[in-house]
Amino acid sequence: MPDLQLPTNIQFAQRFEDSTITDFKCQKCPLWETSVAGGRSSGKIMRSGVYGRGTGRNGLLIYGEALGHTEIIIGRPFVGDAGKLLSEVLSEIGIVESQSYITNTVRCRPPSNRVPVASEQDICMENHFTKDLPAPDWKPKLVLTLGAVALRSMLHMQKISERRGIFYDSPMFAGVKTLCTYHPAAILRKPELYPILRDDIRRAKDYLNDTDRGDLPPVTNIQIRTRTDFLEWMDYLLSADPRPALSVDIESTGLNYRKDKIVSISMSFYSEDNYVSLAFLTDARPEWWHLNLTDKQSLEFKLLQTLLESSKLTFQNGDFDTKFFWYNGIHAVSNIDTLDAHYLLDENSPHGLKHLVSMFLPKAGGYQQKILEVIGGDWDIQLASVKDLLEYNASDAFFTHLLRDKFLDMLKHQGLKDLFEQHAMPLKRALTCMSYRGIRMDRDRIMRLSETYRKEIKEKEEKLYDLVGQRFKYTSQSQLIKVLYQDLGLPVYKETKTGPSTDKETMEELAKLHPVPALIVSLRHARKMCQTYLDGNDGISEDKGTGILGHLDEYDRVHASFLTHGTTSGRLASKEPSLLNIPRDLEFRRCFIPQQGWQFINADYSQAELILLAYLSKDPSFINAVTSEDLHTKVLRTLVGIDESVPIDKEMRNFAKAINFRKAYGGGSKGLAAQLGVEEELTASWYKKWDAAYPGIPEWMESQATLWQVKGEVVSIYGRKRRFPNLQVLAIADPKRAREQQGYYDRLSINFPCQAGVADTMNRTLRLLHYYLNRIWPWSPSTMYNHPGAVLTVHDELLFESPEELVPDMCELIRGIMSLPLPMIGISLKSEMKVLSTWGGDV
DNA sequence: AAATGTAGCGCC
DNA sequence: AAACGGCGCTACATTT
Repeated sequence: MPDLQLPTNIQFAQRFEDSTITDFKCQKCPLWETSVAGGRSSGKIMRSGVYGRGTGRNGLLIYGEALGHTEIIIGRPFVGDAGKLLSEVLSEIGIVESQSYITNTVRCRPPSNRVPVASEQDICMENHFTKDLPAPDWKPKLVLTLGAVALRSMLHMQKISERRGIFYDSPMFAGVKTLCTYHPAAILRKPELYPILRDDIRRAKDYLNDTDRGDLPPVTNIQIRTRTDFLEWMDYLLSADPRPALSVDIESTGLNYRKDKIVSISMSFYSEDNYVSLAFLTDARPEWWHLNLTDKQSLEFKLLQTLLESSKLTFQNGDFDTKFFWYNGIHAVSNIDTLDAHYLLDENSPHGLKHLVSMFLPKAGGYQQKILEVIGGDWDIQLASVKDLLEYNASDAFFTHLLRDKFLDMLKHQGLKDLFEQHAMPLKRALTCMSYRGIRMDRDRIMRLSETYRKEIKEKEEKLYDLVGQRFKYTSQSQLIKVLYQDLGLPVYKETKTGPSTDKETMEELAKLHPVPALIVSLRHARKMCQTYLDGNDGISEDKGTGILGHLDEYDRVHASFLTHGTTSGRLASKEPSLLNIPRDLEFRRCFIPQQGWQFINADYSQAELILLAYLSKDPSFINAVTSEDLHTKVLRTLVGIDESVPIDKEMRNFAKAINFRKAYGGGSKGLAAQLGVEEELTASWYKKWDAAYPGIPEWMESQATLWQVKGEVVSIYGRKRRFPNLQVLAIADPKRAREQQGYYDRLSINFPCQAGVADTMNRTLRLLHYYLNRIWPWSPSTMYNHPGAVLTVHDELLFESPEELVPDMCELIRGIMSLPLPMIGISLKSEMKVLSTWGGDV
């Protein structure tokens, strides 16, 4: 229920009650006239000039945008759907709404609910700001602005998504902070933003309660100008006992550690009751000393190397920084990574430093913003002044240090410390090594394959143009649509947001009517292979250099980054290039080869997610099925009642396979019917049979759905959490949307334990193998190619390269680790292993 | 010219 | 209207 308590201050309560068209005298902007539906002359009793509500006792002053339809009828701000959402989020966080003062930037209603223009905003604030408060001498503790309009009006800023969550100085009240966040109406349109709104409101509450004002401890910033200074600081740090943990950050000319150079390095630490941030150059600039990273024999290089290689280091996304260090001859190892820490704490939000600082160190966010304003958003590191560069570098290292302390504490409180230290960080280090090692590719084969595809493209294009009777750009969505649906007059089966669909499924349907769609499908495939996976040259596109070929280093190795934070499920992501979506076509996978004279060992888990589903649900029949010779066949036999002696053909088996996977992903009978091209009645009956055969599974699924709704999270067998939003809030404003969302989260709560369990099992395998190999042959950037190691992982598949003579031992080690029992469940997953001379098999 | 959004498609 | 979970990359189209 909206709060109906009136302001306690009599004088203001009086005005609030009487705030009708008759006593609102302001005519300073055009809105006084248009604010009433049908215009003021219509005689309708509608309110404009509506001031705020609430006592302001808790010190919170909230600015929205302008009056909406409901507001002008009732004559109170924030009483429509957005108001309900605001009430919900305030009560969820524990801010008493009636004690806050809630008003709008513009106190009238713009016609047809348009956004009030800047002049209207400014006129309204100028004329009503001092009057529209709970009492004339009242001063807030915190101003909260909701949405882009209030942000512009109060702080003269744009881009709410970049400014939200940061505490700025209030221009209106001396010594008061302003926090901005999304407008509740925006959340109604994009419910996935709700957690951010909630976090920001919580931040406001913490601020009001003095529990966390995000104050920064004092820090001594040292910009090292001379060699002597540098040597003194190195001496200080190297002889400190105990050696302080260092948070390290680098600035570089670009993102590629093999091509770009480190420009400056900063180290932040806590020593003798003080925070210190050191920063120095590694690139020549006038009047400043710099450490020359190419002179490996110099004293200063050796000191830095010794320090970094023997200290506990913290990075923010150290995958980036450590690879730079390694390439420059310093084997720095990340002990703590604030990015990975945050990923465990909140898998749903971004994990970049800027975002983390704005979320957890709001005061620093303002400071960081100031630096950005000084140096410009897109500064050229070569042109930046040394002072700005080092200040920026040092502040990032300092913030990383503060985040580190904060996150370690939070991980401990959430029972995630072990998962972080024993699992996530060792995995991160193993992945950085794997990426640095890279995987070798067969350049000639790439070129040959690409040539084959280009020939195919040429031929088929000619055919296409002949059929259509004109040359046209079939890669252009708009031209293709014109040709297919206008010129050829084919029927439209499916629509996208922007017009008729031309996707593969639709084209295959259209192929029954005309030869062109099939040609398009095969042309698209050939081009995709060339553009994305081969040399980027499809013979047509102007832009070359796309494709994996463009990622090869001088030894024909590709160094994809494996991200530990790319998913919400604990699965890895891979980029530049992604190695997780390489075509299964063996011709293509043969492009991936081990180093000269070595072998690949390929190990994969079979049907891991379904096995996990079986044991999580504890359904005896399904456990029986997943432990049988062939799961899909077994399921089919059970469903249809075919005896063990009768053989089952592949097509029938695929039916069972489709339904099994849909179960794990939360798919329904309708989708299955569409996929298989059969009636839904049929697939629905299969679903029924399936549920009846394995009753433990629907039961478990129900319980998962209940679990996330009650607890707000589900937890995997490794203790990884998946947090869910509170849909109760959304349901109040938009019940339909909430129901849709609920179905989605129900499916997630089912899929997450399976997907995350398998992902962390694979992650564990990777980390343990790295650990054991490292004990036999300590890993180092300079000697890595002398020893076997992982080169690739694809969710449930793992690829190693190994010298021939070590292959048997490696296989035994891999098999041993892969068959370790799973936590909580105690069973092991089935795995298979192959020795190969290329990823696509022997050639 | 750069940034953003969309469609489409590759993988598990 | 129907609804299958998790990703990244490409080209094209549109916006700034």
